[in-house]
Amino acid sequence: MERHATIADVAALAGVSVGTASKALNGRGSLREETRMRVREAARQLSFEANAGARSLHSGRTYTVGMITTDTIGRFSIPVLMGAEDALGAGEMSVFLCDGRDDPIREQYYVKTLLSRRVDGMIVTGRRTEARAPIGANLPVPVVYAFISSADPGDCSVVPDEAGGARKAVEHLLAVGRTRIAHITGPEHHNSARVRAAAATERLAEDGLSLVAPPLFGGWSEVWGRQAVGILLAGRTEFDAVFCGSDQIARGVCDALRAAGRRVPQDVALIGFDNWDVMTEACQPPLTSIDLDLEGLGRSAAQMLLAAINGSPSPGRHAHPCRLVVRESTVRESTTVLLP
Amino acid sequence: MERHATIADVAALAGVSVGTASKALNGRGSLREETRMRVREAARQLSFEANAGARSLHSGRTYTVGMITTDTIGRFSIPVLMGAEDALGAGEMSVFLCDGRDDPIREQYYVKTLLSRRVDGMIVTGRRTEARAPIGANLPVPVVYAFISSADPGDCSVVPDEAGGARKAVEHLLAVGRTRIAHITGPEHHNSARVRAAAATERLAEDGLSLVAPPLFGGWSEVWGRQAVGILLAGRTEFDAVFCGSDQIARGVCDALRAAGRRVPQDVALIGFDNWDVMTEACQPPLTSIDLDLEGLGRSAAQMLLAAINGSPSPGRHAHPCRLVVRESTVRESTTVLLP
DNA sequence: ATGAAAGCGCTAACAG
DNA sequence: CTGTTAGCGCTTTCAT
Repeated sequence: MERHATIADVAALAGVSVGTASKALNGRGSLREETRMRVREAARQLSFEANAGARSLHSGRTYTVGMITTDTIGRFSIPVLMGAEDALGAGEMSVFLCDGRDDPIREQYYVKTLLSRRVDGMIVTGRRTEARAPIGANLPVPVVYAFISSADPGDCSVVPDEAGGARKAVEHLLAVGRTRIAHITGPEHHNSARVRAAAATERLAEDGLSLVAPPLFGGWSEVWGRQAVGILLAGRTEFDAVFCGSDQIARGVCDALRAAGRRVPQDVALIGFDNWDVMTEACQPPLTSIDLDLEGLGRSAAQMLLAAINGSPSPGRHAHPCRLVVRESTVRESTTVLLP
Repeated sequence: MERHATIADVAALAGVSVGTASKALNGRGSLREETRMRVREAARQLSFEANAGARSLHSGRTYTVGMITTDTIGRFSIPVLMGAEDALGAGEMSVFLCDGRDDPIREQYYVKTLLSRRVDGMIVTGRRTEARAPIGANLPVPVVYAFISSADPGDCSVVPDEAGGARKAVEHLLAVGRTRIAHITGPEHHNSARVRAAAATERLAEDGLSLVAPPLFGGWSEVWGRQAVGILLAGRTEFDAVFCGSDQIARGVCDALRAAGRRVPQDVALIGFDNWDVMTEACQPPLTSIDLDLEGLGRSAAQMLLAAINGSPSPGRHAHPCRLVVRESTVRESTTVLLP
C-alpha cells in the first residue's frame, strides 16, 4: 500500500519547483510544452491525485454536496438519490450520503458533519411527502428539499404533483368510459392518501360525478387491497373501475377481483399509483399506473441546488408532474404507452 | 446566508490567539477553565464548525470512506449500504456514495475522485454475487468488497453464504417431512442460481435423495414462477415441496399452485430466497424464506474496513451466514420464527 | 518560462 | 497558562 504522492514529490521527480508543477498540472500560466509533459509524466508515474482538501482551502469550494434522508433510505429515496447523483455528477460533484433514520439527533449531527466538511450545498429527502421542519435556520449553504418539503415556504422544495397525478388517473378512467369509480388507498393520516383522494373526488366533481363510495382508507399493502375488495363487494355498490392509492393495493385488488370472478379490465378497470415495476409487471394483467418520476424530480432538485450554489436560488415549492403509464388493466391488448 | 466562521474569527471574538482557541476547542493543552468557556461561547455564537479539510492536512485522515456500487443502486445494495453506514457511523465516519452504473469508465473516475478526496478506505458493492475484477491495483487505501467479491483472492471480500442458505432451505423442507422436492430458479448464467441449485442438490444427496426433476432455470420473476409450475404440472412428476431461487419466483409459484388447486403448505411446501418483505408478506400464505442478512453483511464489511484502516486487514473471502425465516408456506399455523 | 514566497484554516511544537 | 511559529498540500501572485 503506497503512500499518497504530494505535488512536491512530483515536482522533485520532474526537476521543477512546486509552483511550476501546479501550473503544469492545471494548465495555468505559460510553460514550455516540454516541461508540462515532463511534469505530467512524473505525476502519472507516481499516481498523483491532488489533495482535494488542500485544494479547497483556496477555492473555497469542495465540489461536494450532502444528501440527508430524514427517514431510512428506501424505495422512494433511491430514485431521487440517483436522479440527483446523475445531475450532480454531470457538474463534477460528489455526493455525501447520510441516513437520518427518523432520528432528529442523528440528523442534526449530520448537518454539522456536512458543514464541517464544507459541502457546497445539501439535499434533504425522505419517504413521506409531508412537510417537515427546516433542517436548520440560516445555514451557510443552500438547501433543497426533494420529495418531502420544508414547512418554511421560503425554502426550496421539489415535490411530486400528487394531486395532478390523481387527476390524471381519474381522467384516464373517464377516457376509457368508466364512470362508477371506487377509490382504495392508504392510511388517512398519510398526507399522500388524503391529497390523492381529494384530488380524485374533485376531478370527478368537475364532470358532475362522484366516487361510488367514500374513499376506503387502510394501509398501503396488498393485504389491504384484498380486504377492501371484500368490503366493496359486501356493500351493494356497483363499480366499473377502481383507482388505488398504491400499486401494492392495486395488485391486491386485482387478485381479489379475479378470485371473485370479476374480469380486469372488462368488468373493472384498475389503476395504481407509483408505477413500481415489481407490482405492475407481476399483476395479471399488467397494471396501469401513475409514475411519480422520482428520478426526474431528483434531477430537478439537484439542478436547482447547483443554480443556488451559483447564486441563483429558486425559493418556494415546486411541483414536479406525474406521468400516466397505460397497461392492460385499463385498456385491452394495449402495448405499454407513456402519456405526458 | 452567513459565511463560514474560521477559528481566527472565534479567537478574535474571544480575545485569544488562534493557538489557544484551537486548544480550547479540542480540549488539548492546559487552559484556564474560564478561557476555555469563553472560546467555546464565541464558537457557539458564530456557529463555528472546524474545516475538516484543513484539519485533515495534519491528521492525514479524513474520517470518510467511499462506497462504490458497480451496478446501479438497488434492492440489494441498499441494506448493505445501510449496514455499512451503521458500522461506520459508530466509528464517526462519513460515507461518500458513488453509483457506478455498470460503467467501468465511471467507476475508475470515481476511484480517482475518492482518492483525491483522501478517503480512508473504500467499500465496493453490487447487485450480483459474481466475482469481479479488482477496482484497482496497489491502491493507497484499503478496499473491502461487500456482496460481490474481488477476483483477486488476496483482496478482502464479504459475501453471503448462498450455498449454506440453500442447504438450510433443503434441511428445513426435510425437517417438515418433505422428500419430493423441485427447484425453480433464475437464469443459469447467474452465479447465484448455479450455486444455490448445486448446493441444494448436494444437500439432498447427503440424505440419499435427489431433486424430483432437474433445476428449472429461467428468470427471477413471478411470471417465470407461474410458467415453471405449468411445466412442472405438465410433466407427470409428483412433488411435495418447491424450493425457489427467489421470493418473486416463489410468489408466482404459489399463485399458480393455488390456481391449479394445490394447497400450500398441505400439498406443497414452499420456500423462497431473499426474505423480501414485500413478497413474503403478500404471499398467500406468508412465505418461508432464506434471509441473506445483507445489513449484517454490510456491517461486517465495514468493520473489516475499519480494522484494515487501523492496520489490521482481513485478506481473503469471508462467507456471511444466511438465516432461515419460517412462515406458513412450510408450516401450518406457525407464528413467524427465526432460526439461526 | 520558471522559482520563491505568501497564505488558505488548522494543529502542534516551542517559547515565554 | 497563553502566544508565537512552523508546516500540512496546494494555488497564486510576484520577481527573476
